[in-house]
Parts: sequence; C-alpha cells; structure tokens
Amino acid sequence: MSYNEKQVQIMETAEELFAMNGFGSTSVRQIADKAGVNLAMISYYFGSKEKLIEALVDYRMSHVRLTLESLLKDDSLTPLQKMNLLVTEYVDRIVQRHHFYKIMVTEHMLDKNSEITVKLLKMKQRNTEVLQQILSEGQQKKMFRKDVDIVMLMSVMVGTSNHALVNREFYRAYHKLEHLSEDEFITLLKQRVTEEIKAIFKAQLTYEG
Amino acid sequence: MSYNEKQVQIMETAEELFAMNGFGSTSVRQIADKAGVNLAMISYYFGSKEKLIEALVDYRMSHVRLTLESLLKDDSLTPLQKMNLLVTEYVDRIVQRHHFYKIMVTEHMLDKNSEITVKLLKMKQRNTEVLQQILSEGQQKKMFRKDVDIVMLMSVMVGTSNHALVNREFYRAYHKLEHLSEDEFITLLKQRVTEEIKAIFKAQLTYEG
DNA sequence: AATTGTATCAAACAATCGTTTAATTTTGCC
DNA sequence: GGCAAAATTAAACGATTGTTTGATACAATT
Repeated sequence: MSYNEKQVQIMETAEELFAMNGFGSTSVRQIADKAGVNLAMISYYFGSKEKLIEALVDYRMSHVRLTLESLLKDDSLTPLQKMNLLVTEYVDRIVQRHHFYKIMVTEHMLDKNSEITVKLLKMKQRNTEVLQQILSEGQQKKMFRKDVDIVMLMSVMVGTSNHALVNREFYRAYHKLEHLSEDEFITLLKQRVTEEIKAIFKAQLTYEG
Repeated sequence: MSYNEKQVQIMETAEELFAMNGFGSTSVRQIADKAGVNLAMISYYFGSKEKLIEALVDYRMSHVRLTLESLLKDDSLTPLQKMNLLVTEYVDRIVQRHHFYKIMVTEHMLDKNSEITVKLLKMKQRNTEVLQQILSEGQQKKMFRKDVDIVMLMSVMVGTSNHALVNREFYRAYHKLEHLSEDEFITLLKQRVTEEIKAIFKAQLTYEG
C-alpha cells in the first residue's frame, strides 16, 4: 500500500489521538477536525475507524523490517555486539515512535482477536526469529550460555523500555532532572535504559558468574 | 468507603470489561447487562462511568498497603531477602489481579490528568519509598552497591512482569507448554518471571562482578 | 398501620457516535 | 473545452452513548 499526503496526515493525527485518549475514546470527528479534513474523507479513504487503525499499523510496520535483517549478515560483529545493536535500535525506535508503540501495547492487552493482534503476532515472530538466530550463533561460538530463555529476555527488553518511557516523568522528578530540556532528558533516559538492558543481556547471555 | 454486595458486583464486572475491551469501548449498558443489574443502578450508586472506574481503583488499592509495610520491619531478613520477597509479592499480585493491572497500565499510558493518574502516582510513590528504604538498609550494611538506580530497577520489575503476562500465550506456544493446564502454566510462568527479576536484582544490587 | 428512606425499574432524554448520501468541485486526460 | 474519474463538502442517517426521570416496590422505624 502507498498513501497520499492527506491519507498520511489523517493516519498520523489518528495515531496521536489514539495514543493520548485511547482508540475507543477517540471519535472520527476529533480526528477529522484535528487533521483539518472533512469528516467524510476518513470513510472515503479508509472505509471505517477500525480499518483506519489497521492502515496505520501497516503504514508504521512497513519501514521496520529491513533494518534488522541486514544486522544479521554483518560478519564483522560478534554475537554480543549484535545483541547490543539490537537493543539500541529497539529503544531508539520506541522513543521515536512512542505514540505508535503506546497504541500497540494497548491493543496487545485487549484479548480480542482483531486484525491488529494478528499483525502484531507476525511482527513478534519475526523479531523472535532474529533474536533466536543471534543467540544460536553465539551458542555455536561458545560465547553464549546454553540455557537462555530468549522470550523472557524479550519481555525484559520490551517491558522495561516501554515502562521506562511511560514512567519518564516520575523518573525525571525522582532524579531531579527538571533542569534538562525535554530533548536532553529523553536522550539521557534513552541511554540509561539502553545500558541497563545491555547489562542484563550480557549477564544472562555470557559466562561470567 | 465500603461497598455492598451489588456495588462490588458492578465494580468487578466493570473491571473485567474494561480490561478486555478498554474503558472507552465499554458501555455502561454492557456492564449492567453482564452484572445482571438495571442500567440506572450504576448512576445511582456511582454517579457516572468515570466515577465508577475511580471507585474500582480505590476498591482494589485499599487492600494493598499493609503487606509491604510489615515486610520492612522484619529484622530477621537480610536486605536481599526483602527485595526477593518484594518481587515475589509483586508478581503474585499482578497475576492474581491481572484485569485490574491491565486497566492500570492502560490508564497510565494516557497522559490526561485524571483522578486515576493521581491515585496511581501516590501508589507509585509509596512503593518507591519502600524500595528506597530497603536499598538504603542494604547500602548501610555494605551488602548493596552505592550506584543503584532504584527507579530503573522498578521499571525492570514492573515492565518485565507486565509484558510477560500480556505475552503469555506467545511464551506458551514458543516453549511448547500447551500440554499444561492453565493453572499449571500460570504457576510456571509466574515462577520463571520471579526468578528472572530476582536474578537481575541480585546482579545489579550486590557486589559480585 | 403509617411513614420514611432506599432500591429498583422501564422509559425517555439530548448528545454523540460511525457511516452514508447526494450534490458539487477539482483534477487529469484526450 | 469537454469529459470522466477522483476529491470534497454539508447534511442527514439510524444506532448507541451516558445520564436522568418519575413511578413503583421494598425495607426499616415509629
């Protein structure tokens, strides 16, 4: 699918509103108003509110795939370096696209069998495969342990970074970081979360205990 | 506040529906139908849909406080044992009250300044104080490191366990645990998540590297 | 038995919901 | 410039939303 300028505008406005108010509490009129388009254009382009969020998911997911695949093939990197890169990329991505990932987390929690759940599952499977491949390579080279729960490690990475981002104002207040600009603070938080997860990964993956 | 039988029934029904469909996508008629009460009873008892979810939050939070406070005063436990107990209690709680914690996670992500956000912040502050106190005790006894980011560790605990729970069906399929009953599986998952977080806490808190 | 406050109900309220219609304007093409 | 397709609009659609009303039933108190 490719989207014209107005379609993108609608999707990105919807993304912001869904993230801020929730899908069910956002009306198509709000979206139309904020996006500066006529109400009927949303049905005209997307068919329905449900189809709109599905289109948004497709739109945001389409750019993600390629980055990870190329990472795998780089022979100059050790398995641990690859893992570290993966963590950095992931944290970067959810910070940059925090509205979208908020929506994904919310939708993931609702146990209805929607189109979105299916798309999300597929993405999760792809990501797990990448991680599994790096893990296997590391184990083959005797650099990683044999008894690693890769899905649990994914929960650590995804869960920790999501929560750290949602909890950011609390973090900022606790550590008295109000003097930093929003950008400076986010950069700092991103770095600390990344380092935290890397440290956990290293401790769990390699022999050193 | 104390609630009669019918009020509790309404709140617990609402809890389930909010967790499954989201607050905005749940109508008061759905709640009334599923709870087997007349539609008007919800306004009669709670005033509004918004007040209903606030009452639910109060209802669920009122039982939580005491457990943690008594843990602090127990002198027969080392700081690390206290941390481990805290992790066990937390994971137990969110598994037992997973509907409620789903709602809390969702509400936490919406950045509107609601009553619920305020209540949540207060609970978070109490929890942080307890953790901080255990941490300080451990540092004083030279058993814990000086450079520990306690809010980050909370993000690890809260984020990881939330995500592991939401992601449980994926975990089950990946590890081929379909032969277990639901209860057996949840027990296993709970144990693994608890051990994972304990291991991370130990590695980050104590000297051993 | 009369009275009082609470509980329950079907029905109605106005507002908003997602979506469609039908008419009009704009656009791209010959 | 004429024409067909696409884009845009205001208005309306019926359904559903959260909440209120007013009547009735129940309970406890005097």
